[in-house]
Amino acid sequence: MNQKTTLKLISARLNMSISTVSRALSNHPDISDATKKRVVEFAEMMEYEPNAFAVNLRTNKSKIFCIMIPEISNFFYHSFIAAIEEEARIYGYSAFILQSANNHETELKNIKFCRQNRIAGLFIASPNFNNNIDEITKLEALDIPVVFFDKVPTEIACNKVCVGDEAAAKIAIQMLVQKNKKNVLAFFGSEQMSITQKRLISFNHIVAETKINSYKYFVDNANNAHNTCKEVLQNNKNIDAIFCMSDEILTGAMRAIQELAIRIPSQLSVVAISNGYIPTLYFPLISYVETSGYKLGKAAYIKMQACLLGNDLKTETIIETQFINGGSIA
Amino acid sequence: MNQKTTLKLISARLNMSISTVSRALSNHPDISDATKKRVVEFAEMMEYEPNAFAVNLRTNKSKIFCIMIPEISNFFYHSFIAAIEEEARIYGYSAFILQSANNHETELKNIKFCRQNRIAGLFIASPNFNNNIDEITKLEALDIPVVFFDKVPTEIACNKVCVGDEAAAKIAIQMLVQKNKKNVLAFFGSEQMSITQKRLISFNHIVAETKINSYKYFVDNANNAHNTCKEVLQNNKNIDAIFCMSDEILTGAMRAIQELAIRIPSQLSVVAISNGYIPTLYFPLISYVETSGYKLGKAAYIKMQACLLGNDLKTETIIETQFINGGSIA
DNA sequence: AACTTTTGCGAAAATGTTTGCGGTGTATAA
DNA sequence: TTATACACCGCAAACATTTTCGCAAAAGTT
Repeated sequence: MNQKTTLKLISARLNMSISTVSRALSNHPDISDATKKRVVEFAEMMEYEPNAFAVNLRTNKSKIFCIMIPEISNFFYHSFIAAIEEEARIYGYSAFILQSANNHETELKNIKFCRQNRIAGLFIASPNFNNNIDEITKLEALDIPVVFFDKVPTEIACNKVCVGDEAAAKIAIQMLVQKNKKNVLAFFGSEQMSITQKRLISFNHIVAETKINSYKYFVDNANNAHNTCKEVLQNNKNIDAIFCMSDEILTGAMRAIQELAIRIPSQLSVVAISNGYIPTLYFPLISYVETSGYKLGKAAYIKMQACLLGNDLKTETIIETQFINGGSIA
Repeated sequence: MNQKTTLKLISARLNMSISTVSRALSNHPDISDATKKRVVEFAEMMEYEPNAFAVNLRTNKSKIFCIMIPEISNFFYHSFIAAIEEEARIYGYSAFILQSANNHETELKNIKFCRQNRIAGLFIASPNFNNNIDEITKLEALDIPVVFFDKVPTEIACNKVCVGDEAAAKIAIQMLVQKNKKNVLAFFGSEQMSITQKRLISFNHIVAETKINSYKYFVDNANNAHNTCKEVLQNNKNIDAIFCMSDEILTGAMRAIQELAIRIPSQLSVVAISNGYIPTLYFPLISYVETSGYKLGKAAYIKMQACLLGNDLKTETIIETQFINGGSIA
């Protein structure tokens, strides 16, 4: 009984042609209501489910989006994924998550996968497509839209959806300025990342306008942040605030702060740019500028949908950020 | 030029039949080395890539595994996923991540998706299949193996791969016993979860053998853990150790500890059962019993592979755990 | 009554690949 | 010379579906 029911089987049982059954099920106007009813009822009884492979082969397209991110263990992307999945589900699509580990070779392999599986569209976070976007254009030649998000190529015209990095850094540092902080220890990520550059420029801009002293460091992981933070805080007792460009950096800095038993915010203020989970792990909650993966996802989906409908204008969308007060600034 | 190259196209260009091309590319013994070489070289030049849909339609199976988990924002599953993807990649498979939010309806929808897409196999973490396993058997009727992991049905005979919950809890509490802790505040997850029950039984067992006083609480999220922990620690000054059953609970408890400015480990020892990321966020690093999602993934894949090769014995595999000393116990 | 249009449906092509079977052609053995 | 074997390759069916085309009958129009 568990032989999969196909159109052929239904058509045989009902003494009609396959095409009639197909059309009846897809509510084609050529079919009379009477036969439609017969077919639909019988199909339901038989638990008919269209074979995805056959449909895809015929239409040369699947109902699956791909989301390619450096790695899954980053809270920022979780909410992005959630947003995409939410929207996708509404339209009968699903989302396939691909991890690239920020490795360009892996990215290319993943794109090959996308091509082979004729996915409906690709959401990708990667800064590695500044020189050569052949693979991307190859996808688009197959009518597969590509939307970059978060980490996007700077030099290339493509669909981009990103958080307002400049605004986020600006708001964060302004919060410290407001509270009359004088000596800010600032941690940024790898210097060559566009995201770092944007946040840095904005940071420098505000600092230049004020009397603040800033001690800037570029750290590429939590451990570096921890070590640097510990050393600087020990040697420089007049530091009264810390700025962390990302969640990962924040975790490193916070470990150093705990280690040195420094009280927040009485002895030291802390501000971060974050997606919102990590700041809740500490007491007091860390104040941060929110870069919402969720909103980013919604915006990215809207762009994707426009592409699917034939709108092939390359655009860049910036998501607004907002300050969340946790109690780590005084 | 961007017309996708197909077998048909190659066969036409090379003046041979489609079947010859197909077999040449799949290294079939019927084909001479000479023609194989011609075909392979030409195919490479034309960047031929087999159409996944057609292959799947023909073989009625795709090279994609599904991993269904409650939600992606859980570090334990990241390493599980990584392990599966690592193995899968070797054999030319990929992994599709499905989130169920622990909602059984969503789980069933996801399983339907698996069926429609004739996935190669399903890895699933869910305790919700104790009563009705129809959908699972439906999958297996389609030759789609199912391997439960982490959260598994207790009453049903199926393929299960889990961490040694009993052993983990036992080791964790023993570490506290060794250091002569007397009053342990213990946090467990929702009482009806099988994982909670197993860890609890083991915990109780050890406690019964010793002179330890235990204060047990069941909390279902980090906030509950935080509130309860804060209250208990304030009202009960003789508590000298905390046991946390999971990462989420640990984050809540740690926030309370920071809030109360309690020093670890001088004033309070902390032990957790964890996958290893969260404990590194604090100073000192939290000592924990490691439940390795990675090892779990490797074991699950092995089981899956056995199923694919026709071994349909239902088995249960338990993964060993180990204690990682962070410095939070003294 | 003679015509056009509409309605309802079937035949068949097409999507790209795999595979059982059958058919050459050549070499070896009886 | 006639079997037997083997190496190499093509034909065509099959997978499940969608879609184009067309055809007959019914309905509508002069």
